Amino acid sequence: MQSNKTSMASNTEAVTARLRELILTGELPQGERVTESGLAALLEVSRTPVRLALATLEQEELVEGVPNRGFRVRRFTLEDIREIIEVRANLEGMAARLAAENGATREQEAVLSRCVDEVDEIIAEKVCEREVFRRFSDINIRFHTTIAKISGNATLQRLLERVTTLPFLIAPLVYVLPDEEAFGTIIEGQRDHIRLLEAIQQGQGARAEFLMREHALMPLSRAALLLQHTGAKSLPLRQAV
Amino acid sequence: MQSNKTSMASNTEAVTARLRELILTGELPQGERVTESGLAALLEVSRTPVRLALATLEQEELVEGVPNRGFRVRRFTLEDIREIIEVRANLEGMAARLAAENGATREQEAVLSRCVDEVDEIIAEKVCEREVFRRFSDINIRFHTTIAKISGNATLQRLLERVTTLPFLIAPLVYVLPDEEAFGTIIEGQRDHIRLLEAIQQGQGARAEFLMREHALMPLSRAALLLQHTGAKSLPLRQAV
DNA sequence: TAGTATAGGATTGCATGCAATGTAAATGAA
DNA sequence: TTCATTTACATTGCATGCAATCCTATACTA
Repeated sequence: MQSNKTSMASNTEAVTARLRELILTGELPQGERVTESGLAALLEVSRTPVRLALATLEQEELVEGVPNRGFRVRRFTLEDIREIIEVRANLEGMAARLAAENGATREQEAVLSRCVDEVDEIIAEKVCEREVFRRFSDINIRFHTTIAKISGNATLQRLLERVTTLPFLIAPLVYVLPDEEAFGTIIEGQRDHIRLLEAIQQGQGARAEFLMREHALMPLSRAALLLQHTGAKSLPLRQAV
Repeated sequence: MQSNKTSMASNTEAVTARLRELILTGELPQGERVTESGLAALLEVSRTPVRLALATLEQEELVEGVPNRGFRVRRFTLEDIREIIEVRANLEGMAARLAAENGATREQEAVLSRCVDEVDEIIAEKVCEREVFRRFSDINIRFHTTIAKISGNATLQRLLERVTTLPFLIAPLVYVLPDEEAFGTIIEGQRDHIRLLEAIQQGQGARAEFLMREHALMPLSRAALLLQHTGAKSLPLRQAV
């Protein structure tokens, strides 16, 4: 029975993306056992694309396969998150160093400058609204991915994507903090960004590396804060925005 | 038609391992286009496990999928190799730093010491045979994976495995160098290992990190040498041992 | 002759059937 | 009542058929 739904590019990719979303938003709870057939029914596709998708997500470590019993949504403890963030900090540091050593093109440098300027505007407006935090998050992501690009190392870029899609790139956690505190993290982050930009412009590789390492560790303290505030055991990977 | 061959644990895993092997040893040449059906016929299985295996290998970046035209064995240029080695050097450096900071257990430290001792023996024997290089390679791998373990960061360990299975962990390239030169790299590497062990024992994180970074870059110059010696365009990923 | 259109072939992408495997429950014996 | 054995069920793992898609080659027209 060929389903006559709105046909889309690739079913498997769609299923993979959808499942990833379900996991990251917590709609599939951490630790939950999932079966091919169950997901297939849920997503209204056959088992085949689900199977492929699960294989992919297993490599991404979002699900873990138990030998002959299917899969389970991975559970992320604060410890797991800490490890991932520390690795990411190291890789981001490397990217910053390479960026400083290689030097950015005029356009790339312009992108970074604009990021700083736009955040300056946000800070000047002094408005603590959800919408503002979302804007900041976008800018922030742009800043970091641009540096990764400037590094010129494709492998590094890929690995960074991997450890970045997982737990909250930088910002989303601010949503659960009191507005004032959250706004404070924006200001703090902006200071780091300004210094980073300077280091990259002046070709100061080591300085850029260590500034970035420190900067990328910020979410760690926020994760701990989150646990205090909510009293939860396992961490939501991403806040619905 | 249920094939009545010698049944084995999991077919998909076996196929994945076999394909990985075929690619790393160059039996499937870099750049070669591969089809599900072709590989299925070659390995005498159906297309299903091959499909799964290819999905896995795509994530490992050993093959790249062209949209609707199946897959192609990835081509590794010297540039690609350089990027991977540099990322690996960074991650290994991080592992060394964490190892020094956390401190090793008594057993772990013993494993590292034994590695150093065994290589000392090899050097003392002054025999330049293939068998000796293979022994060294094993010891070397043990040394590095042990440090990764000591780091205590599981994510880091996983990422290291990933960038390590790919291009020649450390030693295999010595096979294509003149024996004397190759033996020289063993001696050189041993000096690094001794210092690393010392740094880790004394909890000198920064020193361990930078020693390891430098140490892990050694294969890079060897790769360049290899290109000179053979005049080849793309690099063999692993030498059949 | 060159360019376009069409037909054929090759290959993927997906659905589904079937067997193997492992788990849990139920029944029987001590 | 408790433990062992067997049976039934749930679930994966694999094979294969079929349709959709893309590439290529050939033929036809300008």
